Amino acid sequence: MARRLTPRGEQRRTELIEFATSRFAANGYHPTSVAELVDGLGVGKGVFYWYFESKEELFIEILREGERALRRAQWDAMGDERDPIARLELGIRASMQWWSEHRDLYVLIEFARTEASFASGIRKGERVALEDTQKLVQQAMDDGAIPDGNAVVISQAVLGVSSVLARTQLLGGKRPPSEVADEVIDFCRHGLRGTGDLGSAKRSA
Amino acid sequence: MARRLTPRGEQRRTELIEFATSRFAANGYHPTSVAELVDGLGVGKGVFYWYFESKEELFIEILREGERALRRAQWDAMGDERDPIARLELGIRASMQWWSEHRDLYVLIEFARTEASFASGIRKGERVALEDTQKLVQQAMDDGAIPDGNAVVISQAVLGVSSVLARTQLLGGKRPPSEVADEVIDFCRHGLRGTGDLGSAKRSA
DNA sequence: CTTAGAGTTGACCGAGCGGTCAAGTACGCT
DNA sequence: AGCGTACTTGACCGCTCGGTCAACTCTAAG
Repeated sequence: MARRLTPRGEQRRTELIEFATSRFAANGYHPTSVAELVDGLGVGKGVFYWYFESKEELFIEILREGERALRRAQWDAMGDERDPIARLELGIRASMQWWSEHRDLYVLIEFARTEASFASGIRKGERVALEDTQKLVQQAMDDGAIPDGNAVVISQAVLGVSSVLARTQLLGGKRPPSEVADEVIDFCRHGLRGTGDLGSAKRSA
Repeated sequence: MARRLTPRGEQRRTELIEFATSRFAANGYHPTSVAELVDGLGVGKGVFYWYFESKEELFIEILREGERALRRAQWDAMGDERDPIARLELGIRASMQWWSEHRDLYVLIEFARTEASFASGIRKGERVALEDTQKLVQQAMDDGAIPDGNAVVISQAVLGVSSVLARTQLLGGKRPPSEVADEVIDFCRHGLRGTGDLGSAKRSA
């Protein structure tokens, strides 16, 4: 880090990050060697170590930039909306949109959680996401918009539904982000009782 | 595989599997070397390759045995219950109990999903779990117990809530399995609308 | 044109990896 | 006791890995 880069250098760094992201996601972090990365870009090995102290530092950098970008996308989407439940929905929609555009990051974060050297950083990011969500849920409870309950657990459940449907429907099933977001929101709102306003059969609530 | 083992051999094999499971979960699959495993058990390297063809085969074996055991625990718990929603709940409760007793497997499966060589096997197991869940959800819809909807998506959401709360509350927060199961079921039943009956002990009929 | 320093090269290194194997030992069976 | 085989040993192998570095090129500013 902390190195001054010319525009040319900045571009090279971005190249490395983007290529590494796709290789790590496709092959796994450990099975992807530094040699594979520099060969894939047609550059010498020294280039890699000009921009990154180590393979590990590069990976952490990828995670950090990804999390920052997602959080920013969520924040932008929520704008100045004031209703907590509406903010939650906007955040979920923004997340789905973002994941659909950055599929590689999903699997990278999942991997990072499984290795001690990366897990702590990931947990920090997840704690932040949980706190953001929790505040909205708590506020909705205080407003009386939803019944009182354990805001932490409920927030985790909401994040979990988002995460799982992002993986299975968005990344796996290649469904459009807005549709998946609808489904996440519907399930979070009503659970198994559903609403039926999702396209197919209709049931009144 | 396909090797005849004496009781002594069977025990050694179990030792290897259990020790490897804990090391893989704590350190990661790649960073844990075969040398570390055999040294940890105080045996020669040849022992490892007497019981397993490769480090990769051992890992796949761990995953396979784990998934089989979980599925069996779920099936046993569901017994001859006939109501689909009740079956679902029993399955969720059994899963929580099982995960609390086999924490290591959770992180191993998460890792396996991120590496091409293991992902296909994992997906097969998840497809089975999804089909099991989906049948129950579909039956509940046919019975009119819950409104019609996309049974696949709903099943994935249910599995997702289970998975996330298992990770955060059970493995992370070390809460008792039955409480976490209550919370999973409550969220799945009602979503954000909740019930508030989680304070006092309540059992479903 | 000169110069400084950003950017690049690729041969090289020590370490550690997964995996092998000839030689031994423990043990159940007859 | 003698035998077969299930099991164990640990030195060894080939290889690839992450990382280094002295030397080189490119480029922008003076």
